[in-house]
Amino acid sequence: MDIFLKTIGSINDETRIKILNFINQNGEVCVCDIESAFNMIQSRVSRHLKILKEGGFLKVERRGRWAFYSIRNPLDTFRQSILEEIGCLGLEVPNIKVKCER
Amino acid sequence: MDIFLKTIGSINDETRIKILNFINQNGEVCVCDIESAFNMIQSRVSRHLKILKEGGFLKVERRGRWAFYSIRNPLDTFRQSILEEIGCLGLEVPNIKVKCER
DNA sequence: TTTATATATCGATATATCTTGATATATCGA
DNA sequence: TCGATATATCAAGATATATCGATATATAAA
Repeated sequence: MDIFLKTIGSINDETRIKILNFINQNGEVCVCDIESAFNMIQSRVSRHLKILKEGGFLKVERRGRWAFYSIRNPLDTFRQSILEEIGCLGLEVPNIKVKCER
Repeated sequence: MDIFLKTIGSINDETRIKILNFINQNGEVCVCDIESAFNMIQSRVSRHLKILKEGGFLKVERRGRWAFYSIRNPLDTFRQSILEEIGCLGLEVPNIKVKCER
């Protein structure tokens, strides 16, 4: 129950749905990619990524100064079905505007 | 997005997950069935049923004094997969103790 | 028509969550 | 080592949601 609730809670937010969809479309991204693509402040992005990670959707890999987030792989069928459902919402996916100096 | 969020929001609560699972296992139930099975006050049950209905999981049919809630049929595959996932959580399903005089 | 039953809704309070701005940590380059 | 960059976390205020108790509505029975 706790895991299920954490999973559901992690997608119970418009911002996180957009971020999750963005990562699902773009593959691996760093925090500042999201920061600039959505024009959100860094602490906000970081917080939402953490929640999505704890919800079991994302993994993070740290390389140098950067934290690269991507869809966890393999992903169980339930979370896959959620991603698919989100993919069908017709959300606008902003372009990546590289801001950081990697 | 709004419909998706409403759907997700409706299951983002332990009480509603239990109620939804209860209805999924028992079929059609009235408000007081849930009231007595879970030992919850009526206003609380009524409120959660409304949210689950607006989340697209339940339908209600009024007959006489009673409101009978059941899983909406047909149910889209996404909500079906949610029900199935909830069914796998191993939740305890309390017995129906008929309390009302129908 | 009066009373009892079943359900829905409202108001107040408590709890949880989101946002921003400030600060902490960690890495890289000068 | 020092400063700049990338990310994480914390504190405070704002907003949303859950709970209970009270009340409203609607039906059926007396």
